[in-house]
Amino acid sequence: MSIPIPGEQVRGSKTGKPIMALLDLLGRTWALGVIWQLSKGSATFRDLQQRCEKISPSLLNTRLKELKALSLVESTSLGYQLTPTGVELFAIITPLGQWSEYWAQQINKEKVDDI
Amino acid sequence: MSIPIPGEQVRGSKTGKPIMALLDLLGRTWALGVIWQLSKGSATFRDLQQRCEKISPSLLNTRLKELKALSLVESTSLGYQLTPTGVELFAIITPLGQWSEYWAQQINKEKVDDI
DNA sequence: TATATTGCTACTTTATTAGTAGCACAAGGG
DNA sequence: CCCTTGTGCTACTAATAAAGTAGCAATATA
Repeated sequence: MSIPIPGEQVRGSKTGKPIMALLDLLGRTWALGVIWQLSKGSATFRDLQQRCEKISPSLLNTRLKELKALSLVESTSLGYQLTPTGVELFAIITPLGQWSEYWAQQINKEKVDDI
Repeated sequence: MSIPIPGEQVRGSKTGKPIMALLDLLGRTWALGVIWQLSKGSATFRDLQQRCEKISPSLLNTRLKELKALSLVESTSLGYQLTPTGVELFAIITPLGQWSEYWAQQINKEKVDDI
């Protein structure tokens, strides 16, 4: 699967709009998960393997390459970490954490209402 | 692939934390794309097929089922549309649109810097 | 020098998505 | 009533992506 470069055609859109590239990128298995894990601090390849239970090394490597190519992740002597751009992106998706708790309650509530 | 119910084990996490279910859900092909398209207004099944270029009907149907099961999308006489919960989720991911433009510039700028 | 650890590649198996055809149903029009 | 059109959707195969596992080269450590 080719890297979704903003400004070019991506899976699901030929308009070249950056949002489509971003949705394509984040929509790939583990992409959001890797960013989420790295937001907790830098990690070595093997750290990440463990934090992301059951990710295969080949896939982890593929996702890291994509994230590096798009300036969201970089590898340093401390291991992999989010770039300033990556941190910004994470800041935008952070509210998802809190919202998901609310969402879980909603779904649970509906089940009870159905009874 | 089973529907990632918040509170239960999902792909990539056995903690049952809602955020992991949400990341699993949104990380599936076209999930974010369908939400994005529906945010522009309700649409029939075939409308969605056209808006999401190249999505196959079987996959669209699968994603819609998941999104319905998790109270993010509902089908009405007008077609499919976001539920209030779905609208809330979209509100959270909306900033991604603007940020992606900035991100595209960053990447482009780096290319120029390299020369 | 022996042992561990790390980053990663190679390969096979399994799961997911793409792509295409077409069915069942409903709403008009003639 | 029959024919056409449009809709939501299922079924099926081909193509692609991810999981799972083994292990190598390089570096650090004992």
